[in-house]
Amino acid sequence: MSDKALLASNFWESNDVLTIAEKLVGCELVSSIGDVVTSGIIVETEAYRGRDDKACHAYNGRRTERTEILYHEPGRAYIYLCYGIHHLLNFVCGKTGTADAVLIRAIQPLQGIEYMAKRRNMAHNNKNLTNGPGKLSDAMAIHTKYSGISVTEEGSPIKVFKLGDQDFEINKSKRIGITYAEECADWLWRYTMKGNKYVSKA
DNA sequence: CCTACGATCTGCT
DNA sequence: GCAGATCGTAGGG
Repeated sequence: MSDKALLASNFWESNDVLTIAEKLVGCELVSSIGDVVTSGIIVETEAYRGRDDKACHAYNGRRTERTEILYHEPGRAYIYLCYGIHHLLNFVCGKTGTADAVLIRAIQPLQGIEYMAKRRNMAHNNKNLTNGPGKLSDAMAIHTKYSGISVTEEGSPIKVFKLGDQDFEINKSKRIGITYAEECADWLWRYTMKGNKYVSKA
């Protein structure tokens, strides 16, 4: 009865990063940390491209200890600390070495909502539970210590599943918080599920 | 070694 | 609407 299918390596490497970012909207993100399983429908993503995107941490071949993960094979989690507080979740995409990634910016809670509410110290029906990249990581206990793991295996603490056909439209807009990226800041590389209340504002 | 800053969120006004 | 939080990373001296 379930059309749920784990996204494997062939998904993460099969398309350009823009297509992958768009396809991820509507998929289910699952975190299994300790004995706690939480999940949600991805409703907002952003694409980052190593080759020519000034907003990407690996722009122009930039290579550091932190961004090394981006140069590894597709299907790995790239999780980094932002503003000293927030753990931001990305997935490495494309052929190994292209250093492309998709940022997961928001989810609609599905499984383990009570756990997410507890971690966030909020009511379970609060729409602010997971409507932002830092918020969803907090709710799902996603931490930089998981950066570099492969998410293509059943045993992974972080996984993404393709669900059966759903009925929704996708909006494309400018990415958030990257005004420093000059002309790249105008690219419409943010993908949101139209009308979903868990999409982050702005 | 030292300093500046960020793919954000919260709380207070 | 806006300032403060908070710390690892990156880049320069």
